[in-house]
Amino acid sequence: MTSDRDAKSTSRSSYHHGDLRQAVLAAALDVIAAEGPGGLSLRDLARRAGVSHAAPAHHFKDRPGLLTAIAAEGYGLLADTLEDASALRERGVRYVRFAVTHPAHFQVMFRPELLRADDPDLLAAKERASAALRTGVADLPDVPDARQAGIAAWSLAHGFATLLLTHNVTAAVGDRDPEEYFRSLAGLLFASQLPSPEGE
Amino acid sequence: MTSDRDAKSTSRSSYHHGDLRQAVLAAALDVIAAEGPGGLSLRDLARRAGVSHAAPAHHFKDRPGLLTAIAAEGYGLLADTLEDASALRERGVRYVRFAVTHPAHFQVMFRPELLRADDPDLLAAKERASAALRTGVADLPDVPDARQAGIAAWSLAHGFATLLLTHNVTAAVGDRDPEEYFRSLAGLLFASQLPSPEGE
DNA sequence: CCCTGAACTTGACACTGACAAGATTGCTCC
DNA sequence: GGAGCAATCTTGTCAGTGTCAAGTTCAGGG
Repeated sequence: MTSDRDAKSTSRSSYHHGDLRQAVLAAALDVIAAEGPGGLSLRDLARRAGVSHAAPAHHFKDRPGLLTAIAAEGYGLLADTLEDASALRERGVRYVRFAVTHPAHFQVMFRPELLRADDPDLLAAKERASAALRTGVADLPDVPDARQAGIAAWSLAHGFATLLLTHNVTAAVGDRDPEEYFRSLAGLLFASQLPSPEGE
Repeated sequence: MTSDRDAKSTSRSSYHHGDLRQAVLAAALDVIAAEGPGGLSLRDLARRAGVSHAAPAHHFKDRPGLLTAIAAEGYGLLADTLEDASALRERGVRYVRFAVTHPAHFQVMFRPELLRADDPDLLAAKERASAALRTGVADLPDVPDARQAGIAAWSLAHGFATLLLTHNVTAAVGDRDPEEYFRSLAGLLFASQLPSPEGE
């Protein structure tokens, strides 16, 4: 990242930054992961990128604009993560993995009051993730209401992920892998319906 | 509230407000429920209470102080709600009810980066709620790891509550009572262990 | 070569949280 | 009943923030 920047990249001598949008996004994710969205300062992000205080606004318009871009990116990444997982339980595990590996995205995605709800990119990405989340819920045996079963699975995964990120279950999980821990949790849901505890 | 205020209450003619702490807390809960903790402005709260801009600081020190007080109150209320519920599933229902009836408290309680984690009142209230949450998990039949079962139940309730407050399951729940909806969700957890779907 | 639009800068305004120092008040104790 | 004292609230100020408006630099195509 420090090699080929002579032409038009992150060198601060050039008037144009070259890749400011990405730089601001990356810095924003760092800050959010460390201090939450409340700790975000557009001026601070500009400073980190070595750029004037109003430069980020040209790419994201304003604060909601930046956070909406992050949320949309997050839903896209989540959809990517979920799409090639066959079994329902495995998708739950990947949901938890996404929250752990992309905590900043995850937080912002579920703070609607910070986002521009009608943003087309956001809506599209959210719909893609939502579709990936829904697939394969109907083929569970002995589950009367498929939609309700999907909500149950989502609640379990989302709740565990949230409690994990808010340091509310760190003691219980200990030094075990959170994904593995969730895998056993998921065994308690639909316990009677699943063929066997290992049935993946 | 507008009757007996001549002596020393909310009348703006008196130098002392009389009950500023409660007034600020109430106003803060309104704002947080509507716009989240990020929309909070101490100066705005002071304005609503008809008081100078620095008055709230005397009661809560600073922003984290106010939010920590709210979180502590929330954990207390949650403990009250949970303590007189016998069955595990009923405690889950009450957890959801608490989130719906006290959305501002609920949000703040699970945003550790906004709180003063070492506040004694907060720690005490949290411990009380935590104890109320744990009781009776061990007496589930056929559940090998009680702690893990507790985490699963908490995850399910917390996830559903969170998704509810972030408007992510409003379409699925429809005009049904969220508590009733959760009651059926809870039937899917420990489905094989529970004696019967209605076994309360 | 110019010119047009994108990327960025500069400057300003209203607002915020926090702090310090002073004013007012109710309570207690003599 | 009056003096002092601590709690409560005010006033003034400071650095920092988001957002807008207007100007500057720059790259690429006619």
